[in-house]
Amino acid sequence: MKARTRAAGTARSRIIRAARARFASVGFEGASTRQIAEDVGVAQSLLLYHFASKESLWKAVMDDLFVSARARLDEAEQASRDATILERLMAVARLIVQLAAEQPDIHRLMTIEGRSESGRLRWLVERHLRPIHEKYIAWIRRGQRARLIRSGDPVLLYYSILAIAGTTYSLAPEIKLLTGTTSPPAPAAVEALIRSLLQIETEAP
Amino acid sequence: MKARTRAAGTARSRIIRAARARFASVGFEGASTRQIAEDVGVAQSLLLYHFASKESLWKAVMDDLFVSARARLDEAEQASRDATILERLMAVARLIVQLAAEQPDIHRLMTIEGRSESGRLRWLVERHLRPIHEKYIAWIRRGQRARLIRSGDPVLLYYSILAIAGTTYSLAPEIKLLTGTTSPPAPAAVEALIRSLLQIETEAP
DNA sequence: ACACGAATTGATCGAACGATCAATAGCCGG
DNA sequence: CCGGCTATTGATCGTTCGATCAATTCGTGT
Repeated sequence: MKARTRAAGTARSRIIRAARARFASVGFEGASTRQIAEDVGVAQSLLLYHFASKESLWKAVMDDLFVSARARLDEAEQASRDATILERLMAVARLIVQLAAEQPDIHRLMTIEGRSESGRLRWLVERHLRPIHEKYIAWIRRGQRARLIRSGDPVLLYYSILAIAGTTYSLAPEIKLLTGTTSPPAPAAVEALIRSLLQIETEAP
Repeated sequence: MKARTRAAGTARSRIIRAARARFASVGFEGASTRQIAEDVGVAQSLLLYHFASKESLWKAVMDDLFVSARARLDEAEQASRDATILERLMAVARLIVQLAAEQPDIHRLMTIEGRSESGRLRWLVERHLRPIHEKYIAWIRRGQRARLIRSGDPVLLYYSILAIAGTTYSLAPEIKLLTGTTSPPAPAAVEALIRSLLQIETEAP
C-alpha cells in the first residue's frame, strides 16, 4: 500500500505542479488537460482519473497552494505576536513578498481569476481568500485606530501591498524583455516600499 | 465610399471593443472568435475578414488601446512641462490611475500577457511598452539624482506605481465579492499612495 | 440603370478540446 | 501463487476551435 500510494502521490503531485504552471501562464480556459499531461509525461485520461474534471484539478492546485501558504502565514503571525500591529503587518508583508518571489505562480493565478466573476472566483474567495483578507484588513483597521498606520481605505491599502509584493515577480518575463535583467528585485527593497505605504504620513521637508 | 467605410469602421470598432473585453477577462487563448462575434452580433467569418487572424485582432485591440493612451500621456506631459520632475511624474501617475479606473481592461490585458514569454509579449514590449516605460524610468532616474525621488531600483519603483494604479481596479470583481463594495476607490486616494512611494524617505517620528 | 468592389454571411475543413469507458499493468494481503 | 484493488493507458465520443472559401448583399460612382 505504501508504494502504491507513494506512486500515486507523486503522479498526483507532479500533475498538480504542471497544472499550476499552465494555469498561471495561460489561465484556466487557455490551459488544456492534454498539454498538462504531456508536461508530466502521462496519459491525459490519468488527469481525469485523479481529478474527475478540469475544474477539480484547478481547485486541487489552489488548495495545494493555499494550504502551505496559510501555514507559513500562521507561523509569521505567531513569531511576531508580541510586536506592535504595524510590525506584525510588516512581518506578514515580508512573508507575502517572500512567497511571491519563491512562487510567482501564486500571484499570477490569483490575478488571473480575480478579474472576471466566475464560479471559480466565488469558490476561491469563500474557501481561501476571505479568511485571510478579512483578518489582515481588520489588522489594518486596528493599526489605524492606534495611529500606527496611515489613514485611508484599508482595502485599498491591503490590495496595494499585495500588488507591490506580487507584480514585480509575476511580471518577470515582461521586465526581462524590457530591461534584459534576469534577476528580480531583492525582497528587502520591495519590503521597504510597503513600509512607506503603511507608515503614517509625514510632511515632506 | 464614405458610408461604406463608416459602416466598416463601426463594425470593425465594435469588434475591437468586444474583443478587448473578452481578451481582458479570459486571456488570449481562452477567448474565442465565435464568442466575440456573437457579442457583436455578426458572423464569425466577418472577424477574420477584417483581421485575417485571431492574433491580428489581438494586435488591433492593443494598437487601439495604446494609441489613445499615448496621446493622453503626451498631453499630461505637455501640461506639466514647467513643473519639477516629481510633479511631472505625479501628473503622469495621476493619468495612469485615471486610465485604469476608466478602462480596467488596459491593466488586465497587460498583466495577462506579461506573465509568459510569448511572441505576443515580445510584440507588445517592442511596439508599445518599451518607448513608454523607458521614458518614465529615465524620469525617475533624473528625479533621484536631483534628490526629489526616493532612491532604489527605478524599475521596481515604476512597476510598483503601475501595480497600485491598476490592481485595485482590475481586481474589482474579486474585491466586490469579498467586501460587497460596488464602488472602486477614488483615484485621489490611489494617487496619495503613489506619492508616498515616490517621495524621499522621511524618518518616522 | 448598371456594374463593380467592399462588406457580410453560411457551410465546411481539420485539429484540438473535455470527457467517458473498457482494457491492461502493477502491487499487495492472503 | 493468486485474487482483488489501484493506477494507468488507448480508443473514442460529441463539441468547439481557428481558418478558408464560395455565394450573397449592399452601397457608390458612372
